[in-house]
Amino acid sequence: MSKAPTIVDVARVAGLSKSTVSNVIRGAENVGAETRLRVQAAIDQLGYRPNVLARQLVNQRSTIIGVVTGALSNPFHAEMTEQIARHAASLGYQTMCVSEDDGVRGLESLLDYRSAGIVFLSYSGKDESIRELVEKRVPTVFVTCTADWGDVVVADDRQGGFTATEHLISLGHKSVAHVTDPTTTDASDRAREAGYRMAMAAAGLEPTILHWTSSSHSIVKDGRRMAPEDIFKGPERVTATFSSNDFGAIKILDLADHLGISVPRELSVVGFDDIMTAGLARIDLTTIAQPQPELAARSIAILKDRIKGAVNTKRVCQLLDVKLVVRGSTASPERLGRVHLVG
Amino acid sequence: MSKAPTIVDVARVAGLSKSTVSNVIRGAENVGAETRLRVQAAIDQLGYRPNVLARQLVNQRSTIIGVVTGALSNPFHAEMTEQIARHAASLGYQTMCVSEDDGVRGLESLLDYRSAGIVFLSYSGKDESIRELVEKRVPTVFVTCTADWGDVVVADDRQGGFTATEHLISLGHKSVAHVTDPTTTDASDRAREAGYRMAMAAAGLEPTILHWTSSSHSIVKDGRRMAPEDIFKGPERVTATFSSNDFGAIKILDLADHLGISVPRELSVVGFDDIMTAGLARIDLTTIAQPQPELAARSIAILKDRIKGAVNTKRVCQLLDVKLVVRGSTASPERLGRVHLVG
DNA sequence: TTGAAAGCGCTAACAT
DNA sequence: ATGTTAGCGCTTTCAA
Repeated sequence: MSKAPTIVDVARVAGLSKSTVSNVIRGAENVGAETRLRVQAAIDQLGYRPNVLARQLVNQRSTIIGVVTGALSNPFHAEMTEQIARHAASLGYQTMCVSEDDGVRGLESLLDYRSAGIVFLSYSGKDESIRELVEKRVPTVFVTCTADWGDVVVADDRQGGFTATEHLISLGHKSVAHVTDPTTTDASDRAREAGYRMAMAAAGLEPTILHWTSSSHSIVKDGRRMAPEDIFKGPERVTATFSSNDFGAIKILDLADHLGISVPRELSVVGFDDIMTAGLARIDLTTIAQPQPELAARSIAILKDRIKGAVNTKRVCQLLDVKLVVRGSTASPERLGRVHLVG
Repeated sequence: MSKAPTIVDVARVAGLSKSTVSNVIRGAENVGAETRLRVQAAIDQLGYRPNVLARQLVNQRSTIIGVVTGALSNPFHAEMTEQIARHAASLGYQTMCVSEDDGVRGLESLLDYRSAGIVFLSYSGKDESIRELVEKRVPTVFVTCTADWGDVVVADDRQGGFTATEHLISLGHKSVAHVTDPTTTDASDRAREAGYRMAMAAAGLEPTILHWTSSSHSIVKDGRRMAPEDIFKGPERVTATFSSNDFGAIKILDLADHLGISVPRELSVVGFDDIMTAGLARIDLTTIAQPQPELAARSIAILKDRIKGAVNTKRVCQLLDVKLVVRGSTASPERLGRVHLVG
């Protein structure tokens, strides 16, 4: 077998010029019906496939959609990435995933490959240099995060945070903490926290923020590093937590299990995302469900429009509804007096 | 700001020819020290970055490593993909993930982009046309699956299947079933099943195969579609399952929870992979741990060697050790007489 | 409607 | 050690 046939080979076989073949391939208007047939026949006969690399060079564009995402070990990222890839593929785009942890290097790859568009998934936006690198050079959409440049598709995070917290408060909890990971916090996380704060304020309660640390043996509570048991046991204890994502909520669940804290009897836990694991009977996590398929579909649709040339259109910012899914990880707080009765 | 600087711009600024600049960029030997400096200065001054697209065209190769994988909603795939991407990135490769479900179309994208190499992750190998498409055209490595063309990096699946089953048998189980999903079965799954069969045969026990169906309300047992409760309850009941992966094992756990079957009292469950979720206290799944980082590292290393030209070297087939991780989902079978005592 | 020709930015023989 | 030159396979004016 010899080399792959090129457009010139097709032209020769069809007895036409390569420009005409090119016109047919790209579906240009100005080609005769009979000519089109002849070209198609030649293409079929040779098994010709356009050379993507050559096409890219002349267009200075690939059909790759870059996806910048946090760790795929967080199931929400994995599930979203999968959906995004599927939608992209259905529109003829390929996806290239880089980890947010790669920082500028990953972005540069995406840029070097002249990506058609970039999706930032749950992007923390920590790195400001990203902006000047990307802005105005390639269509960008932020999913489950926000930025004041580029289009945005998010769930109603603030509302979700509010609803989650309100759910706990309505159950009778007074000591409700918000749990988040400062190393991966994105704009959506901040909006969820804002919703949490609103609900707490509305109920006249003091907000409490819990931060994960690199060690599993300590958590930062309102700025002070503490042992988990001191946070969830004892008189001043937190009786309910709202985590900014299911991944974290499940970590809280696991922590409680290890500390012998009963959920929801002694501790109520609410997450955000509604990942698959949250629905398992033995996880049974109350959470705020995000419309994953919708988030993915819209972000790719927006990107496609931008790529197709709607450059000067105004920034799009879509807000999707969330839904409280009540499961077994939340309940009214145990009365202090009952502790001894039960124990 | 005008267009991005090209190699010609660099050459002009440095007062040299573009070939020399090219030589410097690619780190060729034949360049004078002082020349190298002049070129580097010009590059820095202009902020020049080589045009990847042009480079690809002339080389007819990209530095993309394609990854063909099953659904990322299976955490094992997500975790492995992440590791593979990280290792690839550290060697200067980008990764492009396509879903195995895309079939030939995904592969064709990878081929169109002239991927430097392809990783098949847990590939079912269902599609025979894949082979003629890929073979001899691009270095290929199979991870957690096997094929008689291309290099292979796998855990010792047969041994793992054997060990898992033996663990259950040594606990006293007689009715041990193997659970697998026929729609996603890869060579590793088959090897695990083989290990299971060996252990059963060695103990003089009859093998039982359970297949997931598209409906959660029925499971195929040895070819016969049955209701899950009929399989796990009643006199002929299965008392232990070995699932070919944790994803499936967790589904069994969930099924048991919904049916009110107590694990491990009434049913023992063993998985394979040791995904993160398996280690959670409330999942606490006994499983066979695969060396994920090792699998990823080796597969990329092999690919790199192939890409660097070790073409005519013999096929590599690396077998990595697995480890039984005993957790709380397995125990000795409940004696039939005790059912009523406890119930 | 079709064809001729000029690149896109780079690599790699080959020549100097 | 450095420069000259011919492509890589395609798109896209511009002519015919």
